[in-house]
Amino acid sequence: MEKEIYEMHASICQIMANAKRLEIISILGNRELTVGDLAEKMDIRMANLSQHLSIMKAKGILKSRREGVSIYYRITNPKVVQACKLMRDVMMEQIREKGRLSMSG
Amino acid sequence: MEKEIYEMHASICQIMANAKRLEIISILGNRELTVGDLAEKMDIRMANLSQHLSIMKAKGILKSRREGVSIYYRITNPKVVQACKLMRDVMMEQIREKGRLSMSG
DNA sequence: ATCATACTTTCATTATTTCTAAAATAAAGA
DNA sequence: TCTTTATTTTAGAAATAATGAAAGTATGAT
Repeated sequence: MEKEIYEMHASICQIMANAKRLEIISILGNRELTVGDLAEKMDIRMANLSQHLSIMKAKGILKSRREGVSIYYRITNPKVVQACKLMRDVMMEQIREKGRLSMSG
Repeated sequence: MEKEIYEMHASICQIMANAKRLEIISILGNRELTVGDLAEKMDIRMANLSQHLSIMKAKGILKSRREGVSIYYRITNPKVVQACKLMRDVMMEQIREKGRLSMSG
């Protein structure tokens, strides 16, 4: 029961455990972009990008819609962006803290 | 540059991509517990728990202090707990949404 | 010094993730 | 229908992560 919840929780958090996926989240923000737009901004092979997008969509983090020949992706729930920002803050605070330690000896 | 930041960001978010580590974060909350306390609450082998704790400590998510024969762990930055909660909300909203869809057809 | 307790480390194994290249699909236009 | 453009899927190799068992370390008590 409890354990299953943690497994599901981990499964969705896994989205955040990859640099490219974090970049996708950061680039998308609250706008819609096509796969091609993303590929161009990211310097990544389209097949690989498409795989990440499909994982994120499968986990409900992204939604997509087709418009003619291209497919637009957007973030489903803004809380995901918030969570990423929080973890980014944690990282930044660590960097600042480390800098302070190595300076003062 | 940019890419390196995303790599570091992913590296710290990776903490959240595992059910046992999420459970550790959730059990710890804002209190201190010994490894034994955690092991007991979690039903996990101590070696395995210790491995997770050491990863989390290495990434700056946890701090530890020894008191006699036992070692107390606590969460370094409460923002980590917030981030986990946000992602948990996302998951819960998904579950509710899915339930709604399968009910109404 | 020896022992028990609490925890960590190492090593081997298995499982999971990530990536590339190539083939496949889908829509739109000539 | 044939082609082009945009994107996805598949298959397999390489890299990473998770786990258990056993051995190791640190502290406190006898």
